[in-house]
Amino acid sequence: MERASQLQQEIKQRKPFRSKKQEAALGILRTADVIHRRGEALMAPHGITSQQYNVLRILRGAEPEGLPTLEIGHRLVEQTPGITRLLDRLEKKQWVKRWRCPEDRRQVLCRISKAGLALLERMQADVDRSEEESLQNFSQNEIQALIDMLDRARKA
Amino acid sequence: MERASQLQQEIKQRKPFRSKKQEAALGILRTADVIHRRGEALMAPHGITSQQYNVLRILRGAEPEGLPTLEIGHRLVEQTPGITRLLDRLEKKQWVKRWRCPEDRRQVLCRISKAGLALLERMQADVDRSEEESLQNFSQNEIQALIDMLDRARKA
DNA sequence: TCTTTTTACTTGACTAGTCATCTATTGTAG
DNA sequence: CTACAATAGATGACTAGTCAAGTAAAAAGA
Repeated sequence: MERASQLQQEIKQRKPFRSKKQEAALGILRTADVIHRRGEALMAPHGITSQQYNVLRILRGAEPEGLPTLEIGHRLVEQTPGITRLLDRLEKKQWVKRWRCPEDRRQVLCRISKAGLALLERMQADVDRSEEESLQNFSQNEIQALIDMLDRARKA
Repeated sequence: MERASQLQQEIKQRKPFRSKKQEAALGILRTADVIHRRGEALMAPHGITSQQYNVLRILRGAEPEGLPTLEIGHRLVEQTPGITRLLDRLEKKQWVKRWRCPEDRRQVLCRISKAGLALLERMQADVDRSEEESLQNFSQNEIQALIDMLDRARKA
């Protein structure tokens, strides 16, 4: 007579999972949700969402040339329309600048602004700390095993 | 000279991660995204989203009494306004019924309809198969280790 | 060179999730 | 019993992500 798993309790499910793989998959989804919420909670006081923060970080990494809209989208795994409007909001808040690329007028190049860089600077310490705290009590071996398993799951 | 990790390549990042924990945390987020997309792709042909499907499954588990609105929300970890509107859409599609609870007129009780049950029935086989395929090539030991680590990460 | 295709977005219409606010009840303390 | 607090939801306003179309510019083909 097994005890109900922790996840099973969390979602108040009566029946046990049909399989361990199913439980693990749901565990990944719920854990991602928790990590995501922690991230949002950290960002909110700065008036930015985690996705906007990710875009700014990508753009900082692409300084000083900047990047075309869709290239940012590819790095975020997001579909086009979303990234366009996300950039609209970042531009409205003056954290990014956009202009038509003169060499290829279909593209719109994006660069992070001074204000955007300053924002990232202000958030840096908080973010660094928080990104690790979810896996605080894990050994190096465990972390590596986790990384490897997740890589395999994504490839499947 | 280490090779760039797989995840680092996936997101086309130049700099290596500041820490393995950070890489693992991002790995969880990206893997969840992949699993989620596979789920949506499976649901879409049936005219339902994965979140709507989850609600229907919760309601099936609560037959024949049904559940009040917020209780469904708690099991989904979702905030109130979202679940209310999600149920609006499910009701419009005739997959759930809702009515005021006579004992406590603040509550709105929800039950899955016959059509909703039939839908779940039709989807069952596909869903069962898909929920396991992301972790197809994992041993029982690996799966258990993964589940345990994810549990710990959520508790942290 | 002129037409066709492809590429890079943009716009419109949804689903979804969040916060803040508001309403209807119920529960509770005087 | 009545005023006040707590609970269950609904509504409005955003951010975000998805698909389906539409536009403009560049690239390819005849």
